[in-house]
Amino acid sequence: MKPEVADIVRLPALRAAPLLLGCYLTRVTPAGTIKVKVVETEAYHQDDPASHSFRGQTARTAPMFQAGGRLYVYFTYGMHYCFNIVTGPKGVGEGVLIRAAEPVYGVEIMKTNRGIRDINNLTNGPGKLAQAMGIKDTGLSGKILNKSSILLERGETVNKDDIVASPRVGIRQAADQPWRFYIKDNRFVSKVR
DNA sequence: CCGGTGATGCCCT
DNA sequence: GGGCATCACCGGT
Repeated sequence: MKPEVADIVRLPALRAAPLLLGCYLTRVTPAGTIKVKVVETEAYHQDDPASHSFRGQTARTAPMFQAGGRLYVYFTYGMHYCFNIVTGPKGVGEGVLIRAAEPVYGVEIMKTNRGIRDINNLTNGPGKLAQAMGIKDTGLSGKILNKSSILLERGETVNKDDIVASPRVGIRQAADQPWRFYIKDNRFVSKVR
């Protein structure tokens, strides 16, 4: 059995990232409740040149420097939102990008949010997942999990043999570090190019 | 199936 | 002004 969520988010991102696999994320929206199981994560830390927190705290990245248990939401490529679960102690800029998840409840709402019908393409990437969960601005950035419209639960314990570590996706700096984690053979893991 | 590419706006230099 | 923790579409195979 893995640790409770409250203990996972206190850990450094690199340790928290594999433990967040199998956790449930729930979002309550006006249209209904959405629930997903995390299947792919990436760790980011202030000592890592690929991390938004690498060049110190700014207005945008301030949530990453808070104590674990908050959200960090950012906007990228002019059209996509992605979100992290902030981990570690206050004063250290780190967090875990949630890259993909498996739909559990609210599939119809997610399909509407994404504007598509194909369940295999709903939540298998960080921008797609944010869109499916109805995140269309950075308003949730800095909010405390379980005290906002997003809840994090411990969920399932994933067998160690079913966790794969690999290089992170879509970065230039430190691209060789195996700080991406995913559940082996899960069909909702993102496609790597 | 596969690789190439355009979209589009904010952040930080 | 450069670059980006991405995605969808297009054409060739």
